[in-house]
Amino acid sequence: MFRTFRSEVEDAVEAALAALDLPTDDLGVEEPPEDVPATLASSVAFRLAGEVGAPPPAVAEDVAEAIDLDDAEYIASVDTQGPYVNFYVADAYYADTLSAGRDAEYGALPDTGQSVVVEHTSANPTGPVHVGRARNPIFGDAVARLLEYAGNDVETHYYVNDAGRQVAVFTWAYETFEESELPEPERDRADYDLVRYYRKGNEYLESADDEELAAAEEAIAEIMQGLEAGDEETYERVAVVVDQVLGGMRESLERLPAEFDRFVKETKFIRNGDADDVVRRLKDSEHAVYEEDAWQLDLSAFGLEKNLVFLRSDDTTLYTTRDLAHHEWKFDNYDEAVTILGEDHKLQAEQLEAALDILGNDTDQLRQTFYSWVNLPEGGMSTREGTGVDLDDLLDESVRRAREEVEERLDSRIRSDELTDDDIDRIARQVGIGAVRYDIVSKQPTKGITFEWERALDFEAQSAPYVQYVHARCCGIESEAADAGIEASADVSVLDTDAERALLRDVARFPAVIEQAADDLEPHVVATFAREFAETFNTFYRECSVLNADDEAVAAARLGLVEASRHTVANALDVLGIEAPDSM
RNA sequence: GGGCGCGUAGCUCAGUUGGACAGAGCGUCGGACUUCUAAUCCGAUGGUCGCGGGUUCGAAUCCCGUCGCGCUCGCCA
Repeated sequence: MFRTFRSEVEDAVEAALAALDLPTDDLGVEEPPEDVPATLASSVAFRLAGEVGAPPPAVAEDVAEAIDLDDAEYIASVDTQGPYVNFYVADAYYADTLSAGRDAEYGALPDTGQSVVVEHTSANPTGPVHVGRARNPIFGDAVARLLEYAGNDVETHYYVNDAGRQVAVFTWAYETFEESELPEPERDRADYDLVRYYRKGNEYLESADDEELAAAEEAIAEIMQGLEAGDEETYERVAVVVDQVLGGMRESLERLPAEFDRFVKETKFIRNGDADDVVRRLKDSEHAVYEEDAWQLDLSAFGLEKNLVFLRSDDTTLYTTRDLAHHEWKFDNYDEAVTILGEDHKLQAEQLEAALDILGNDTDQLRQTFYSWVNLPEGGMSTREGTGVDLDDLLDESVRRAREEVEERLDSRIRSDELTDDDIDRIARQVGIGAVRYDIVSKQPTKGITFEWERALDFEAQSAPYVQYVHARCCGIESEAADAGIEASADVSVLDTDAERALLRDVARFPAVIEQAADDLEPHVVATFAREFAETFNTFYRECSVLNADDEAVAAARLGLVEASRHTVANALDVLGIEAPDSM
């Protein structure tokens, strides 16, 4: 409703300005502060004061006078407050909000007909997912869900880096070292098992003498050349390692849950010749230079100082070369390609975009968005060095602490329903994992995060459980109301308290929040909305009882509002990938 | 050193297409459970929006400079 109201306001202001022969390039439509009763306002009078030759409040008066509300369905009235023109919503706005909110899909926008591939995580298959990387699947999964809610046909991809040097090192190490030389694995799972070889191999390369090092490097180079040459046996050797480790990593990611429609292997673009094709076409481009025995792109025309090497002197391709072929494949198969990357990939991403342009692609199809690393107070996390907190450990600890909370609260629980052991398991999991996700997804991705246990697992603060609790409360009310034989209505005329109106206004905003968050690829906007919505609901909850309402009509309408609230909060959580518990 | 990002209350963060007194949570202090679940609510406390200039009727938001932190500048990914 808010979106319709906003466009009505924009149309009305534009028409009024046109009628007054004033410029309409900036309508100044904005949301007023909370203590102003209007839903939208225009500050256009400030800018026109000079042109009109009158003080802003007088201009605001003129604009307000000129506004024609005959065609507006949702604008009830217009007035001015100093230099501002304020717009108030009509009853139809509330009525239509309440009806729309009763749809379980509320918040989802109409189909755009656009197909979008969201690539996220794509962590190198070298070992268990650690918390430093975990921002990617949590942020990326939320972006994918958000774009789906915004009406797109979304597919999620994990691009598997199975052709780089690190995989060659890993394969060599796996085939070279004996299990007896390794420490016990931290968990009984393939990624924890195999990462020991990877770490051992890297240690060896750092400490070996010249002769040993040369032999090892030769073995590693042979694997890389084998991949480049399309040698089947080499692919199989590498796949033994990659598929096992990736299988383990997927189990961690599925706990979040972050699931993928496709795992696309980098080697695919070597094997099918696309990477070679990219090399050929780049060599022909006017930006290609051959320096120091390697083929490079001079990207100074794109404002990038560093050359991009796309073919090594030994004729093997580099990650970015293969990624170019990968992106052309995405462009061919999807309308838009969104990629979630760590900030350390920013330069490479700019080079990729420039090179895609050189290859003749429409780079408007590409949107790359970045997040800052999650660090520990003592520094960064590294799979190779084995430093950091594993995602599995974080989730286990969070669920454990959530369970303690649930059990502590059992005694003081007023509600008459008995929680079974299964309920306790479910709540601990929903709350524990939800808290971790919310902690990460609620912050602007560009801001750095220092991981601290206490803060990540604080269930009281602005957190998932606070929002989840609202959903549980809605479910509780609806279940009691059903027992009492109350049937929900959409009769908004009996909902006239401040708390009820405020809640309706927040319900009305939800689709606009989805739209804005999707446009900007910023799921944290939805997280902020969810928290504010929960606040508004809790005030309503305290002041407006459904079961003890003064009369049946009020009870029925409030029940309708509770239902709309439940859909709003459930879908806001769904965008964030957080479960909505029926009871807590 | 060059490029990019970040710097808002004691702490963790919203707010940045320039607009109505800069907002939350945590913390601290004080209130509210015979009332649909108190993982809740209400009140109080708390800010030179890193710092200095500039543009503007108006700047946390834009521009310049400066300081601090992060990332980056490989024939790695």
